[in-house]
Amino acid sequence: MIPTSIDKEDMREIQEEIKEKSIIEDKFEVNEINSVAGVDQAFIEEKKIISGSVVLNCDFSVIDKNYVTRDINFPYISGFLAFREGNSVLESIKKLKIDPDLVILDGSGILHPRKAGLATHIGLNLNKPTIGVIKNPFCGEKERNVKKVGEYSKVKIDKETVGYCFKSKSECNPIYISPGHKISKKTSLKISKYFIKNHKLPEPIRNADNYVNQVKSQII
DNA sequence: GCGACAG
DNA sequence: ATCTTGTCGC
Repeated sequence: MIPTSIDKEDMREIQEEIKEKSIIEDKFEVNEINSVAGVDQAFIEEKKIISGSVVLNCDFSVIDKNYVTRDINFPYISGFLAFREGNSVLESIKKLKIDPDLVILDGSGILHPRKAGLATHIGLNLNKPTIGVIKNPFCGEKERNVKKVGEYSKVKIDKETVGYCFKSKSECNPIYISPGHKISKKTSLKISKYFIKNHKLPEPIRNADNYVNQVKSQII
C-alpha cells in the first residue's frame, strides 16, 4: 500500500526512503524470468481510474490478465505519479492468478528527480523486479541523440546514469527506459528490447494499454 | 521570478 | 491521461 499523503514534503520524504531501499542490481537469473506483466491505466472523466495488467510469457503469449477500477483520490502531479496510480496498479497485479516474475510499467523507474518513480514504488511494494518506460521525460539529459532504430544513449541526472534513451521505431520519438527495483540499468534495457516487436513500446505495455481501453469502452 | 513538467 | 480529423503507410 502506498501512502496517500497530500503534503509534498511528506511525499518527498517517502520517495527518499523508497530510493534508499531500492536495489538497482539484477536480483535474478535471466532464465528465471518466465512471465512479464505489463500495466497501464485509463481514466474515466477524471473520476475513476482503471488499472489493467496483462501477463505475457517469453513467447509473447498472453497467459493472464486482470483489472480494477477505483475512484481517483489524488491529482496528477508531475514527479508524484505513484501517489495517484500506485495503489490501483498494485491491486491489479495482486488480482492476477499468475504472479509475474517481472513488471514493466508506463512510468519512470529511477529516471526521476529523487530516483523514485512509479516503477520503483511498485517494485518495493511487490518485492520484485520492475522496469519503467516513458515517452516524455521531464528530467535527465541524454548523452547523445539517437537517430537510427536500435540506437540508444545513456540518460544522466547530475553525472549519474539513470537509464537509457532508445530509438525503438522509425518515425517515432525514442522511449526512455529505467530500472525500478531489483534490476540493473543494462538488464532493463535488454529485457525491454526483447519485448519490443514492431512498435514503439514493449508488447506487455501495449497489451495492457489495449486492455484498459477495451475495458473502458465496455464500461461506458 | 519564469516556464516546463512521467501519466 | 484525454480530446480530436484526416492522412500516410505496412
